[in-house]
Amino acid sequence: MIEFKARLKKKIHEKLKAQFPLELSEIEIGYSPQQKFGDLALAFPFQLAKKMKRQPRELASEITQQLSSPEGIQRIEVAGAGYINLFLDREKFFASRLHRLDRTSLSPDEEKIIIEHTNINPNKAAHIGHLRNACLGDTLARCQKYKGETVEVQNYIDDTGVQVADVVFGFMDLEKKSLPQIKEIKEKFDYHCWDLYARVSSYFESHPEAEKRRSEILKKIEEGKNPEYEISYYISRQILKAHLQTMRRIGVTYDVLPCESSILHLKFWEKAFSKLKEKKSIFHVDDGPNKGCWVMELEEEADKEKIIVRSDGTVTYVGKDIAYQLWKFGLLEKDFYYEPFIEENARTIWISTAESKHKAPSFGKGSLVYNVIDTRQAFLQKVVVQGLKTLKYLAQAEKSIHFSYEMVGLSPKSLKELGLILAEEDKGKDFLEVSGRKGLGVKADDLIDRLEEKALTEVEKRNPDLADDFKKDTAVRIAVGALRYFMLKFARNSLIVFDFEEALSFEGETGPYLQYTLVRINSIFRKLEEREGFKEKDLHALLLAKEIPLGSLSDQEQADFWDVVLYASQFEEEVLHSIRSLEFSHLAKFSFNLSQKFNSYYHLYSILAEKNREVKNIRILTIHYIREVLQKVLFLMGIPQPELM
RNA sequence: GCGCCUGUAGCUCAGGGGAUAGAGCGACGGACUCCGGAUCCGUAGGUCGGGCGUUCGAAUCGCCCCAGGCGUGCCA
Repeated sequence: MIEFKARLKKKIHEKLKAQFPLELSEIEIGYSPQQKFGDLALAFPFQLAKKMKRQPRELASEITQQLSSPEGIQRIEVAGAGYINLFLDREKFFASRLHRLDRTSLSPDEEKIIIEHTNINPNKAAHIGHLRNACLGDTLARCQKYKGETVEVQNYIDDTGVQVADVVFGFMDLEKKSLPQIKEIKEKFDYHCWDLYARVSSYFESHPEAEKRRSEILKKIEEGKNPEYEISYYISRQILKAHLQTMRRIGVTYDVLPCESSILHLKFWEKAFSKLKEKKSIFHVDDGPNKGCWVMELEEEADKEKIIVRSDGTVTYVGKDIAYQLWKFGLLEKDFYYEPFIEENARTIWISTAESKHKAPSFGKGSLVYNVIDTRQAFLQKVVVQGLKTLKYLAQAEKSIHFSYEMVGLSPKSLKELGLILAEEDKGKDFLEVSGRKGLGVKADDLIDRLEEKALTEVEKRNPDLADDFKKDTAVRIAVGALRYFMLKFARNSLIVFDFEEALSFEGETGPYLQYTLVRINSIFRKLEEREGFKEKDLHALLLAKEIPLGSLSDQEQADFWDVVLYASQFEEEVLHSIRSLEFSHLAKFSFNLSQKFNSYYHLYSILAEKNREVKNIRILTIHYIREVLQKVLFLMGIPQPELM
C-alpha cells in the first residue's frame, strides 16, 4: 500500500499542479472510516479552499472532474463538506497485492543502527520490568531489520558497580563463603543472588558501619587479582549467563555485550574527559557546594549544574555513559577488544575485554543509536545528549534516541499472590515499584514458567493424544506469545500494573488469540490437501492470476472480503508508523484487528464446503493473503507460531 | 519549586487534526449436522478530568486550573 499511495499521490499532483496551488507534500491519503465512503480519502480540498478563499465542496467537485480516474482507481466521489473519496479497483488491487507478497516497499535510511537494550545489573535474577525492556528493544530491532536496516544489538553490562559489590559482600561477609563454595551452590544462581541482594540491602540499612567494608570491596574489584575481584567476576558472568538464557526463552538475543569493566580498564572515560575539557563542555567548580567537581551546565535550567566528576576525582555514571555513547558513534578514538561469550543457535555473542586475544568482528560506529531505557532515566539521557551537543557532535546528538517507556508496577493483589507483605509506608498505594534492592518483584523465569505450565494444561485439554514433547514445545510457544503480546499491547507511556490473571490470560486480546488464528488458517490448508489434494503448486497457480473475478461473490461477501484485504494491505505502513513513533502497540493492535477480521470472515464463509470453484478460489487466496501478513507481523513481535494448539 | 508523563465505558486500555469515539475483560442473551468454541454474533454501558482558545473541523493542537505518577543525588 505504501508504494501504491506514493504513486497515486504523484499522479494526483501531476494532474492538479497547473491549476491549483498545491504542493506534493500537502496531499495526504487517508483511509475512509466506512466502506460506503470508499477506500481512500483526500481531505486537502479543505486546506485548499482556505488558501483560495473558495467553498471546499465546490472545489472538491472541480478537482474530482479534473482527476477523472487514475490507474487503479475505479471511482471518485465528493462527499460531506468537501472530502474526495476514492474507490479502488478491487480486482486489480488484490491481484497486485498477491504478486507482491514476497517483496517489500520499505527501504533503509541509515548506515548502521545500534540498539541498546536489556542492561540488567548482573547481580540478581531478571524481573518483569526487564522483560518489558527486552521485548520493546527486540521488537524495534526486528522491525528495523525488516525495513532493511543494518542493526547491531548491544546489551550493556555494569559488572563493576555497587550492586555486584553488594552481592560479593553477601557471599563473603554474610554467608562466609569462598569462591569454591559459591561454585557449589545448587540453587538457580540468579535466584540465590536475588534473595541475597535483598538481605544485603536490609543489612546495610541496619548496619551503617558496614559501609567501610563495602567501599573496600568496590576498590578491590577495580584493582583486580584478589578474592573480592574473583568472586565479583564469577557472580557477574554467572548471572549474565542466566539473563541471556532467560531472554533466549522469549526469543531475544544480542550481538555484543559491552562491559563497564572494559570501559574502566581501557580508560574510555579519560579520553572522553579530555575531549570534554578541551571543548569546554564541562567546568571545574572553585567554590560553593559543588567545590572541586567538574560539572556540565544544563541547557534548560541555567542555574543548575550536573556533576560529572566528583570532588574526589571519580567519575559519575553519566560521565561513563557519555564516553560509551561517543564510542557507539565511533567518536571516541578508542575501541574495545572482544572474546566470544556464548554460542547461541550457531551464532556467537561477543563480550568486551580489555586485552586483545581474539580475532573479533568490529562493533559500534553507528549512524543512529537507540537507548532503550525506562522513563525515569530521561533526565540522564538528556545530559548524555547534551554532552554530545557541547562537543559539537550535533548530528549525532540528533541521532541519539532515548526509547523511553513507563515501568512495570505490581498491584497489591499480585504482591499478595507472591506472598510478599506490604510495608507500612506502601499501604494505600495503587501499585508498587518493582525493586531488586528490596527483592520486590516477579522474576522473569517464574512468570515464564507459570505461563508454560498453564499453556500445557490448555494443550492437554484440547490435544491429549499428541506426543509429550510436542505438547511441551507448543506450550512454550504459547507462553512466549502470551508474554510478548502482553508486553507490547500497552503504549510505552502507559504504566503496566502487573496482574497475574491478566498476564496469564489466553483469551481475547492476547498472543494466543493471534496464534490460534494462524493455526486455524493452516489447518484449512492442511485439510484442503488431505481431502482434495490441493497442494502448494495449486496455490501458486492461483496466485498468478492477473485479475480476481470478484463478480462471482455476493455483494455482502464482496464487502466482507474487501474489509479484511484492504486492512491487511496496510501492514507495512503500520511497521513504518510503529518505528517512527516507537509505539509497537500499534503493531500489536494491527495484528489483533486483522485476526479479528479473519475470525469473523471465517465464521461466515466456508472454504472446504464451498461448491462454486471460483468462489472457493477467491476465499483460498483471501485467507492465504491474511496468513502471509499475519505470519510476518507475528515474527516482528517475536511471537512464535505453533503448528497446532 | 522546576521538568517529563498520565487522566477516554464498571475494570484494563486503543484512538496518526477529519466523517457516527473503539477493543478486551466483566455482565446479560445467543451461535453452525462444524474449515478447531483459545472462536463468533448481539444487548447494556461515554459530560473523552474541568475551563478557555486556535481551526471549516479538536479526545487529538495551545493556554489556565484540578487530580495522580515519575524525575530533579558528589547512587547506579
